[in-house]
Amino acid sequence: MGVFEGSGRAVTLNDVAERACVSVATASKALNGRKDVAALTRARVLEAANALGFSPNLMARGLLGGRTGTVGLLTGDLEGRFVIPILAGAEDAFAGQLNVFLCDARGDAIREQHHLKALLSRRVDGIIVVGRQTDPRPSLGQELPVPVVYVYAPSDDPRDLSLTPDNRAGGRQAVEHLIACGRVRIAHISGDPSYAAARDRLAGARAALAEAGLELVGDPLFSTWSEGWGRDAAAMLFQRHRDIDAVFCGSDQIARGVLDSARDLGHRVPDDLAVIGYDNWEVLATNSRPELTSIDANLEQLGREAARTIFEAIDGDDIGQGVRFLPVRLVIRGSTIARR
Amino acid sequence: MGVFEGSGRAVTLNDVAERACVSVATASKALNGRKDVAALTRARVLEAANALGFSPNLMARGLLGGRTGTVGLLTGDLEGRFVIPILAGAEDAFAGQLNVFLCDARGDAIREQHHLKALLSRRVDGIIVVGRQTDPRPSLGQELPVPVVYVYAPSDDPRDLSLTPDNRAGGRQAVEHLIACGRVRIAHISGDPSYAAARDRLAGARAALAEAGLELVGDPLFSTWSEGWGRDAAAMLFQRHRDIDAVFCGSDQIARGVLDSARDLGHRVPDDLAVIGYDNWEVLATNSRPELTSIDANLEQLGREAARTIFEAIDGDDIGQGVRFLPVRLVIRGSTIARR
DNA sequence: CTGTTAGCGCTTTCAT
DNA sequence: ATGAAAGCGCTAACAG
Repeated sequence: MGVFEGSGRAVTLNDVAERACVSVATASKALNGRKDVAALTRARVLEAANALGFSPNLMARGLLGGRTGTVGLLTGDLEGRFVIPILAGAEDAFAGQLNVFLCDARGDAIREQHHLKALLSRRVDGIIVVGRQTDPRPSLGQELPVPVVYVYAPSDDPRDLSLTPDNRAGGRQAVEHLIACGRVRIAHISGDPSYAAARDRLAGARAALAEAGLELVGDPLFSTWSEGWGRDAAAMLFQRHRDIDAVFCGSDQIARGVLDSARDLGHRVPDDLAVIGYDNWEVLATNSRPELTSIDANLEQLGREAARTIFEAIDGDDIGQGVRFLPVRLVIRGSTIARR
Repeated sequence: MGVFEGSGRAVTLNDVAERACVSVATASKALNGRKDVAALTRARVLEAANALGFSPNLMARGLLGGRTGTVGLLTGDLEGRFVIPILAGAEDAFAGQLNVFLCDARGDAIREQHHLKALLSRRVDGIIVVGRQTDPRPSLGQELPVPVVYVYAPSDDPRDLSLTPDNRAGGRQAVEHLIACGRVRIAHISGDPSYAAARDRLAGARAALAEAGLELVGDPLFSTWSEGWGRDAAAMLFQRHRDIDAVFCGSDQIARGVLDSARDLGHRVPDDLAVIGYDNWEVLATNSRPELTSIDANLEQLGREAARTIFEAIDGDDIGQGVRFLPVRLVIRGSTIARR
């Protein structure tokens, strides 16, 4: 009755065949829905398999066909909040077709090599590499026997295929939205300038400003991606430039800090000051006063796309190379447009 | 030169053996560091394997030994911030010994069965089930051919082994800390009371209060685990009970809301009011003003422990049954004790 | 010390 | 429509 046969030896196709009084070959055909097997025989086999709780040994199957139905997901840091949605999106897109081997290299190259070796030994059909920053990362090389897709952090080798969010477009969209809201004195507070993300978002913002015949108010302020920095930077900004009417922040954390300082110093948001964040980290963005307008990088979508691409690559399709920048999305909340 | 042989057929032990002019058996022994093989032969084999970029097909090996060197990690929601540290801890503890199959059932029982079947088909050596709440969850059943450990969310079947953080102890530690800080008028604001976590933390808090001859000020306030609720609840509380000197919050988000309201309404923290959160969610706890004292559930540790347990179970050791409550940890910051 | 042989569980010709 | 046999890549037993 039990779905599984105690804790003894696993049930094999042989067991099923015996019970159904057929050969393993026939049993195999019956279970795999092949044409040339009598309806009655098939029923008997199915019944037997069911009764025994048979589940085919995919290792054996993999040994034959070459395909293992398995992909490796190699990440730098599992803790990171960018990696997780990507991973979830990918896992979701595989939807039982493919199973995911998860490997966290903890940002260590040695460990990464180790994991890579393990994945290849397990004969994964493909590999997805997820980095935590949008800065280019070292390629795994061209000599791998399976297709590889880089996500979030692009590979530094243009022969690889990389999928990464379009930070430049994000910066542009943020500023275009502020301008559309009638803002003209816009400042920028961002995080660590050694991050490509910080530089790209700024570049996009500047492009949008230039097109509107505007310029950033003051120099962009860079430091850490933290709330505390957002508070401090905003305080400085309010002192130096009394007339700013909007701040584009490089992260939602920074934006939260800016909102805090604005409240402390008597600037009304969004009336006196519009604030826009980046990342659309819901916990931060939907719990602030007012709620935070932000740019969403569509990370789940990115993960799904990576999965789709790996599927194609496994099927032998040419997936191309170079860096593909995926669209981001503006999420409007109360920090830029007053609720009615 | 390349570590891997183009993109053609994968390199097999046979290839290595041929190149080294030995039999596959000898090659196998040489590569696996067995005793009875001449030093010179071994060197030749190793050299050949290296040159060819050989990596053993673990599917084939698994077919033999029964062990696949693989565990399944079945989770309810990957997005959840409790699951991730656990997962990271487990992944870390396996340290290349075991590889992890990640499956996200999205809280859907059907999908969970599907994934379970897939894991079994892949002949995982064990399964770790991670839930997102500390409420008991349905058991996978006793009929599984591999050991199972439940983490965070315990199984509802006492014959299973479950590892979960000790929320009662957490509630107790929080209140004991407040009392040690000289607080005697302590209120409680928590989240959704349908969560066991909310009830257990409260129970622990009440136990600690009772031992000190104290009682909670007013009824505990329950609603959502959000910052907004923390703000609202705190405002109510300050109005109803002007003399409270501490609030124990059921989550860091709630605590952030309480800090916000306290600031708005002129209560100085920690001087007039001590605030303690729960979860030690660093992004929230270390960026508030003042920084937030909190209870840390040691989730990474929990994941590591789960991995250790699965290791033992795979080795055939009896790992026992029932629910093991793992210790939590008080992290003291400025919201309960003023910085000097 | 090395090679030969068998077999893990499954799919796939190829006969029957 | 069914079954016998070969073989995927590897390891373990046993001979030599």
